[in-house]
Amino acid sequence: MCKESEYICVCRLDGIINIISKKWAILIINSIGNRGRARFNQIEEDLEGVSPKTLADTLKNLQNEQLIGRESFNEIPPRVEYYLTDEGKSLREAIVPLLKWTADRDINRTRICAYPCKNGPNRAKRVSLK
Amino acid sequence: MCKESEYICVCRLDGIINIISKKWAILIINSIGNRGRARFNQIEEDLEGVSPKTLADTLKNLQNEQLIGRESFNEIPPRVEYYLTDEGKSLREAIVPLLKWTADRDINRTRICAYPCKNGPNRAKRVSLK
DNA sequence: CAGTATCCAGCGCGATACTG
DNA sequence: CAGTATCGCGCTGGATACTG
Repeated sequence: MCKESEYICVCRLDGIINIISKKWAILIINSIGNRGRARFNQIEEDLEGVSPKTLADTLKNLQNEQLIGRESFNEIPPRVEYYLTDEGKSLREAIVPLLKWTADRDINRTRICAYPCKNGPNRAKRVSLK
Repeated sequence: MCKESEYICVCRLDGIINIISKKWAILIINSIGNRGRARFNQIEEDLEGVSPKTLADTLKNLQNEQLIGRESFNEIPPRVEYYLTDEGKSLREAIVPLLKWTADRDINRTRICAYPCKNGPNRAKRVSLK
């Protein structure tokens, strides 16, 4: 048994865990956190492999949870920026250790990319439709 | 854009995120971490609502990932204990902020239970079969 | 550019029952 | 006690195509 001060009880699941556990959620939080403000396409590029549907869905969920905000500009072509709310920022800070842990673990398995990654993540391109 | 030192790149998902994001995984890690050594039934009680199948599955995954270990004693009735490996312990430390964040968030929404929870989590009972 | 609209497969996960 | 066996539903999220 560990020290009492480290005993953490999370009795209810129905809160954030259901959001966090969605495949891309914490990576989106991280992407926006990294950038300060991020556009749809930028997040899409950071998260190599998300489909626009999934990204849109998850962004909506995160908005509903007040973790991110959305600002759209009346321009052509349209521009939309996402940013972390204060709550989102606190969440990001809370997941930093987890992200670092994950990155470190990958390093130990001789994966390619680590943190800090000065060049940013690998770029994925959305296949243009003909 | 945040400070470079805080820029965290996690380019690959196929590592731990897929495990973490399984609904009960981090709660199991936490339960075992809280207890030091935990038996199947104890974890089942901590995690109000898991089915034995899901628990067994997830425990197996976590073993495969070397995050937890398993020791079984040749007794009747059988006794099995789970514990965190060193890697599991480091993971647990990495998720503590996240768990606290979750708990704090629940408090702000006037949920019942918080941390530290000296009485431990609520007990769920496995319905005995006749 | 920043999405929607569909369609659909897979599997996560719960319910229930049984066992060494 | 600590699981396994089976069944099945629902939701996640990928593929693809289209749009204001």
